[in-house]
Amino acid sequence: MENQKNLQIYNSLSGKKEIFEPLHENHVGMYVCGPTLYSEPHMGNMRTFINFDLIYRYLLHLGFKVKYVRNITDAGHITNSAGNEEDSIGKAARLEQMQSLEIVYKYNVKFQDLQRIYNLLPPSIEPTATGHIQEQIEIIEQIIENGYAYSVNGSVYFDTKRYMQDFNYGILSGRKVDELENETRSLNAQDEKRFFADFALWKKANADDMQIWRSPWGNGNPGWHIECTAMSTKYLGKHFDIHGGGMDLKFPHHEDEIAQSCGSFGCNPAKYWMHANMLNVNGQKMSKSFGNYFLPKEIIEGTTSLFKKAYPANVLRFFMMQAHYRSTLDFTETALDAAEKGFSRLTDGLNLIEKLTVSETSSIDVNSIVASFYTAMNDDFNAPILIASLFDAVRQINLINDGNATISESDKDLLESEMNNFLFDVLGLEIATTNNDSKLNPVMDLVLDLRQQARTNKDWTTSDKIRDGLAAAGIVVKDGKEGTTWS
RNA sequence: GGUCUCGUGGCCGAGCGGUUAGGCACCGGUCUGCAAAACCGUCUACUCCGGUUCGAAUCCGGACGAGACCUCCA
Repeated sequence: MENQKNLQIYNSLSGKKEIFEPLHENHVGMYVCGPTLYSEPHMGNMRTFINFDLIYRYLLHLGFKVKYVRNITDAGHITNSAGNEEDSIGKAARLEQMQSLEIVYKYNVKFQDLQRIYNLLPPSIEPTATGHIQEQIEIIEQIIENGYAYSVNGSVYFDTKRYMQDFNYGILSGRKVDELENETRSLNAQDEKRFFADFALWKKANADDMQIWRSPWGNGNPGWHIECTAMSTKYLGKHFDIHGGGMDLKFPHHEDEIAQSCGSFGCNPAKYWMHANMLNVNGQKMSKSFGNYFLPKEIIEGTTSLFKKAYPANVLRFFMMQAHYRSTLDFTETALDAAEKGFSRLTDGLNLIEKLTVSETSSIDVNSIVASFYTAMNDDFNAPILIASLFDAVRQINLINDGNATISESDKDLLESEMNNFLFDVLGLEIATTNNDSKLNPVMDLVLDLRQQARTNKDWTTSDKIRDGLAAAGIVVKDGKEGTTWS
């Protein structure tokens, strides 16, 4: 397929857009860092998963066979290295008076639910950290054997200094270890680490840890970053195509993954590193600690105090697709309202295609419109440009509908199928479900029929009374050329 | 403090050396009993100061402002 060869991806590793050349022709291996399930994912978390869903969908659309692995972190990571050694899941478990795996199960059910609501395609596999303890231990052993890690007191640390003699620590994030030093040193005064930049691969268990595993170094927990190395290696191999995640994982998480892979297998695990940018609220990153977050379900149900009304998942997804995945995106009420109207214009246009009258020839260039869809997405998954092109197509459709342009039958079929492909399969949007309340429908038919009679009789008082009364009940009546509709 | 990113019209948001981004709002028009809706059209911006260039929102330097990472984080 021609378009497969024109795809360009921005590689965080090189800082440039590169032609995408998969390691194995026609196959793509993609790993994305998933959520830590100690609480319900917020909208910012969802944006990253939605963006990688877009990427997954477009790769599939291009005809690649994609193996998409997104992990679930169900082993708590130590919250910090400055003395407080409580893990995030254990902490949630204590607060909610549950077992750790109960917490994970509870939030995973919610997470799976959100994926359906936001129309995310399920990954090929969603492996869990706790299901791969053995694999993690084996990789740690290999790193030790290669001389890039050491064990102290039941814990194992990555030997950054030793590693830097053979590899470039900071290759992804551009960080220089020397520059990190001053700030961090004081925090780790009593640390077991030999060097401040060393990070834990295995952590000795605390007496009150809820999750403890056996290892060659004694009972303990896996370190911060090793799970992703273990699971990506297991399902995709030592070297695969794409590794993705949120921008905030670039350092240290992804940098350390690279170090672990190089330290055990001698190579960077992924050819292309992709980072999705953050979701902002009023110019600031959405995060639990800032308190400026809301849950993906709250905004659909209209129960967050940040917004006056509820928005359908489709609209939210469309809104996010209007910004490029590598840009930050500001969530504001006016922007969401704008997206809602824009999306409905787009779907109205699409619904119009099948009703168009066809002509012998086309006055519009359908091939170049369709080509622009591919050009947009091939340029590092530029969904905003794709959407602009779709709007352009809608304008043409409306012109044809108004008799100011023509389209041939074959062009109509092409445009219809490609617009469907891009809007639904690639962008993952679905046409908003229309009202089909079986009890309300006949009532509305009756009421609108009565109103139409009044209008025919020029009884404006009655017809407006019906319209206003319905409006008060939340039903909007629209008089169009083809008759009256309601919603 | 260190590293890095960004500053686009009323709002959101593309563009990354020369060509209309797009959506929403506003305004004008078509349609309509009126209204709404729908459709068409209009609106021409790049924080500031220097520099490079025939030409800069786009490259370079500086100022100011905002944000991210350096600690769990999508």
